[in-house]
Amino acid sequence: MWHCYFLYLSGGLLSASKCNFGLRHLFLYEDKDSLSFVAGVQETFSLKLEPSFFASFFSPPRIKDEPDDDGFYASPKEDSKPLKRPREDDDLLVLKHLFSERGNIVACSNSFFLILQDSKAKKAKNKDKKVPEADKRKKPKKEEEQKWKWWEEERYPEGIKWKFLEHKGPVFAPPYEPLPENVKFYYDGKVMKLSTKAEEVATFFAKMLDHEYTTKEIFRKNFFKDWRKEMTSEEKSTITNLSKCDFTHMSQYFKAQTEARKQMSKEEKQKIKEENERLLKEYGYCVMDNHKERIANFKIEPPGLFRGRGNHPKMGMLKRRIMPEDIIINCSKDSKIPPPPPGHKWKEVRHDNKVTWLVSWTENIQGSIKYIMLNPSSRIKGEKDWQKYETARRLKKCVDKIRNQYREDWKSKEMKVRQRAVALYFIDKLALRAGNEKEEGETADTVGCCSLRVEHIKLHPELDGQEYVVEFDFLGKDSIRYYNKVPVEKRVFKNLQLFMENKQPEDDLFDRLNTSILNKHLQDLMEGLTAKVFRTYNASITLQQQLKELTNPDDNIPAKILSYNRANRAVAILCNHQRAPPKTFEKSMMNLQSKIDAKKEQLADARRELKSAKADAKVRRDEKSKKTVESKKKAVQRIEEQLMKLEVQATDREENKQIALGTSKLNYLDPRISVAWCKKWGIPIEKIYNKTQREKFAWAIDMAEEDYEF
DNA sequence: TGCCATACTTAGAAGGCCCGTC
DNA sequence: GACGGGCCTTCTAAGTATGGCA
Repeated sequence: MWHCYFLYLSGGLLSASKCNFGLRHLFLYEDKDSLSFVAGVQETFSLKLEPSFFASFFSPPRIKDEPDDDGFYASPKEDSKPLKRPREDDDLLVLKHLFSERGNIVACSNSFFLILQDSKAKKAKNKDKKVPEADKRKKPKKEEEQKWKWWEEERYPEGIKWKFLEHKGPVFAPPYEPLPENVKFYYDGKVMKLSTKAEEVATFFAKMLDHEYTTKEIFRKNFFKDWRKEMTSEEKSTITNLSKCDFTHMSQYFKAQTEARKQMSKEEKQKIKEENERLLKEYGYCVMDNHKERIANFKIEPPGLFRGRGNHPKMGMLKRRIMPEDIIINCSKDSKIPPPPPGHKWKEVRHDNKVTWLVSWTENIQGSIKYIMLNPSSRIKGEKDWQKYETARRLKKCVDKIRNQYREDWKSKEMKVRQRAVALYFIDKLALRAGNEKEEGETADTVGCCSLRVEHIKLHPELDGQEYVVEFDFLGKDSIRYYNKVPVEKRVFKNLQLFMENKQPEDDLFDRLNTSILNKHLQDLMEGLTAKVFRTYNASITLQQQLKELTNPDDNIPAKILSYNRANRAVAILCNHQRAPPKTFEKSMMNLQSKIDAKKEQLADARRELKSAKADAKVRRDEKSKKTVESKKKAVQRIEEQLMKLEVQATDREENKQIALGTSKLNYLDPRISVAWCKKWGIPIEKIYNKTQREKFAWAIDMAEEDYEF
């Protein structure tokens, strides 16, 4: 007997009738006797397929696209109805893609789809326009083939983040393992056995003993206060002074453990690696709308001491252990809800598809909410990223108008408008952050544009031969110092003088302005415009301009990459992305320099050898000596190239000493600019983006051609 | 309008891992 | 095979922005 099936994929998103294959086009039969299947297309074609091929299709929802298809399926739900998808047009592509994934039908799949295309010829033809030339020319590698091109699908309506979400919940920090008996803690020179709770917190301090933090007064004070809360009353009465606590033995024990880990055998290391991989496989992915997606941070933050940046008033406080009872789970109603660890329960399970997070909890230091969300390579993050750059591109179209407007506003009768206009000028010209208000005493004292204080700027009517110079000196995000002397227009200068009149150093420079007022104004100028869009826009446009200016068509690849890094660096400087110079910087520069010196000597030798070979060839005039000259020539060329590479490397590294390129590359530069540049100059994309970055920017790599303009 | 809660992006530090060199 | 160094990943802090409510 023959049974007819709908082709039923991933929670029913793609059923045969709905995707316009229709029963008219596609029938799938199960032959109960032989346990095999037959696919028929309008009775013009039939294909016998193994049951294994269909097995996953008949288990809704089925997850597509991950390279390691490990059978990680969401559990089928009897009552789950197919979700209507606003992306039907792409079903053919999706199906084609899916079918081509299956090695067992690849040989048949072409004819299979040819027939389908016949019945939808027009549609399929249009679809082809979307496929980049390169994709048509060469057969994509397996890895590429399996990637889901979410950017070719329609987006969900505003506000809806997903329709189906299933995950396994978070991974908790391992429980505390008490120290071995022989590891001692000393108080006032005497051995003291601590209770488990007090000992655990003590180990947090011991592990940081070599860090500068533990020398800081606030850190020590906060730590000691919170530590005492974990002590027994007896311990509390004994341990009254942190300076009398000796953690060195504990610290040595942890260092020895680190050392032992390094010395582990290959097999032991492999075992740990495998365990991590297992954890990742089990908890590191979720199913979001038919696709298996990587989770960014599936591990709950372990307890420890809070490491605030800069002069954070709460540094050293105890970050408590997060328990299942603190956790809110967010997933689909019809998904398999992750079970809490035995003997525990979740704080709450909710089903909110207007947010992107899977798990949340409230931390105890600032009382803020922490989230578990998806990896940057996921659809949900990628779409948002793409959208961000599109907003910045829209700003490009109206930025001149906005600039004219704020220049006009410098003359406004209203103080509020003038302040807004000057602040916006700084945000635009200097790529300053918006500068939200912060609760005093709760965080480090840092500012952005709107929260600048009088003490953060100095006005110089003339400085180093330039007129109307503003000297900025303040701590920005992460307590990174912003120091800059900027010549500004006379009107800006005069306005600043006005804003500073009769104010104390600690008073707000823009006392009639905050980020909310500013952003409301920006929203009126362009839909979706906020202060941070200027940073994205200016970063991306700077990269594009710099690349045009710095790329020399005659340069070889390393020199072109140096140009790229220089363009990237210009952006990082604009955005003030600094880093502490690496501890090994001087040493590594010296090493590189000695390599260069050695290479120079090698080159001199090679040139000498070439000269004598030429002389020899002149005398001998035979084939053998001619050949020797040729090989010596090649050797010189090779060494010259190697030397050049080393010199470029040294320049690049020196210029990068205190500048962090990663942040702008990852967050501010429209990746399509970089992709287009690579395509234009024949630079392999791997030279610009590493694997993770390529995954994050897969959408850009796929869609940008060499003529892309930001 | 201000305040607070919430959700999400942006950020540098730290440490692990991998690769080149000896 | 050991070692060193740099790149990559992970971690989580610190921002921005928005919406709801009084």
